[in-house]
Amino acid sequence: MEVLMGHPLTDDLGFLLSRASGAVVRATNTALAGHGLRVRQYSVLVLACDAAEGVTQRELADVLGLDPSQVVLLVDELAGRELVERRPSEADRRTRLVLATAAGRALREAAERDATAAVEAPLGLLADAERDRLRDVLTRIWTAAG
Amino acid sequence: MEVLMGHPLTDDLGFLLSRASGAVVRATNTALAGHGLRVRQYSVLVLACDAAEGVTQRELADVLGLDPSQVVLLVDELAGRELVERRPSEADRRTRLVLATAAGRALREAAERDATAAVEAPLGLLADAERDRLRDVLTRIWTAAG
DNA sequence: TATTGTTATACTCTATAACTATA
DNA sequence: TATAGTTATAGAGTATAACAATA
Repeated sequence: MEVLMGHPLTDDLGFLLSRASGAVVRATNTALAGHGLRVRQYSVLVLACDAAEGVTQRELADVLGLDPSQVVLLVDELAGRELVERRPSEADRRTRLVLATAAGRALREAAERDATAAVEAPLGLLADAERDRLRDVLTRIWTAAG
Repeated sequence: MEVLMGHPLTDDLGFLLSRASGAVVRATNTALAGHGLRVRQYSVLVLACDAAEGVTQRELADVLGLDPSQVVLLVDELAGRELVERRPSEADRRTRLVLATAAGRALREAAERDATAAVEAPLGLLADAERDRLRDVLTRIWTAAG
């Protein structure tokens, strides 16, 4: 492996980003597996839980950076397990609000604890200030790409 | 979308990491498409080009964070287009060294220019010092996850 | 005309297991 | 026994296009 140290590729931010992201997602998925969730389903569940009035699927797609057609499937899956439900919006009959059920909220709490703990393996040695900076930089990358 | 601003999920480093990574990979893939490459094939090509003595597939798997079985397919693809070739190692007859051909080197140069330019959209507003810090942090995340 | 949600489809990526040939 | 490479397969993620209902 000696020949590959300090290589241009291993200095490439895109490469480093996807490799680090993959590692963290893998760790999170492992932690969520016991709850029958994966990161994408979990993300939808969390957003539904925290939106008192419900979230539209369009909003979910925008925040998560997914195509609306993918959101349909994720919500289908969660709804099938009765972790969320779709409720027609009164203001706009095209939209359907996604809301968490009591079971969904309970599962989210348990899953969140495990997910948070698991991510400490790859992220544990980052100081609070570094986390804040990383958060800021990643958000700016996302915004600039939008 | 108002209800989702400053939300716990959008502060989660794992979530931010995968969203930012996705954006950069998407931009890179778009830039590489004209060369008939995607990031993974491109990464293998770059590493093969820069290893004068060739790289083993095991080394590629370790650096890229991929399973060896995935590397086989990536190298097959590049070899099929005669961008790299497999040469048996004299030291260890189990290993096969991957080396870039002249065509592979030429394609890498052209592809690298486009990929670098494309990534400036999402990463352009990061100052040099920020890039260095980000590089460092992402490398540490990968190392800690290893 | 534009937007929300939906269905369908094809392709890429990821994860595993099992096998071979060499060490 | 362990390692490098290979084959095969299934599941998850991504990317598009087209459509109905509603705005």
